[in-house]
Amino acid sequence: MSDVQLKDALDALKSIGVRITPQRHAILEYMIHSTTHPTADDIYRALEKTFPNMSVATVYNNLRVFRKAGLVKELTYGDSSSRFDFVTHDHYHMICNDCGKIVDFHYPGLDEVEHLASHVTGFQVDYHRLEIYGTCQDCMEKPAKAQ
Amino acid sequence: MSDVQLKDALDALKSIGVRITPQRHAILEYMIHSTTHPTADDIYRALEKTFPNMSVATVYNNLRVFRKAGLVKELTYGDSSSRFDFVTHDHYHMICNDCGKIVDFHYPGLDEVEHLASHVTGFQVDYHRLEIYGTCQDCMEKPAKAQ
DNA sequence: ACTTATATTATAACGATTATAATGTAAGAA
DNA sequence: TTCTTACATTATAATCGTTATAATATAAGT
Repeated sequence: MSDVQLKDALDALKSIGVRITPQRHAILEYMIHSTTHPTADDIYRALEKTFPNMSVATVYNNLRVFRKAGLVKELTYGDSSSRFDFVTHDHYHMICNDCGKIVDFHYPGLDEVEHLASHVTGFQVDYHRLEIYGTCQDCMEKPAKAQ
Repeated sequence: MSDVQLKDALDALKSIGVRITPQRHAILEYMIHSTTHPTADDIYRALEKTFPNMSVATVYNNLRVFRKAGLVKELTYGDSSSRFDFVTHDHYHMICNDCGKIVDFHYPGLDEVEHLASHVTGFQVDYHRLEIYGTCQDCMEKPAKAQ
């Protein structure tokens, strides 16, 4: 099934005239198999064994290409680097304020909110993003938290 | 009414042992009266007439202080700087993908989603964040969009 | 295999944010 | 009120994520 995802992604890129390079193939493959919403640097480090000469710019460039193609979403949070999420079916994110862990969860789309927002603001709606913040079980069991 | 907000904010800071400096007073006042979700630099530039010697680090430091005190929220988006929002009653944000404009809108809290997420993930929920992305009316009327 | 537009690499540059060290000051105590 | 000192501010340097640049390499159509 992730083979299908990969094939579909590659086809989607080809159809818009984006060349398939070994690096692009590997980055997509890594993202599809990843469950951790990796940063650009995560991807870079995971692939440097296979591509010792790959530049970090290649990772950023291609994440941007994939984002423009609608294949990945970029998630930004307060502190550090962006995280990237291969787009599958819609889901939301539960984020631990302590350790930064991100867990997916599913919920019916919030169409009603979108409609109201559109009506009130006059915007044409594209999509929405919902994140729930809290503390994960691992962090709740930890003794104290240093600031 | 914003006088009350300012007074409450100052009291909240005092109660946790944070000193009230003219800079802090001015930053809070600016944020309360602002409707534009300013960046740190927006604030810095707005106040440099009144405080010609103020450092941009002071703005960042104090936004962090206010954030820790729960007085402001930091909003991060893909591209550029964080924006800061004085916390009043709960509201959500409608964001224009074209010009970056942010408009507030109100909607009943999504308690049901929070409960489900907590149940599914085992997280203890603190709060959530919902953003709707689209195109504002001004940008819809613009001729074309350069990439 | 040839061609060429596009991709990659290596590196420099950039911009937002944070750290540092010196100086200044808010606010409680005398 | 003045004194004291811990905390704030300033000025500047450093850091870190990301992007731009220019040279080299290569995907993919001919």
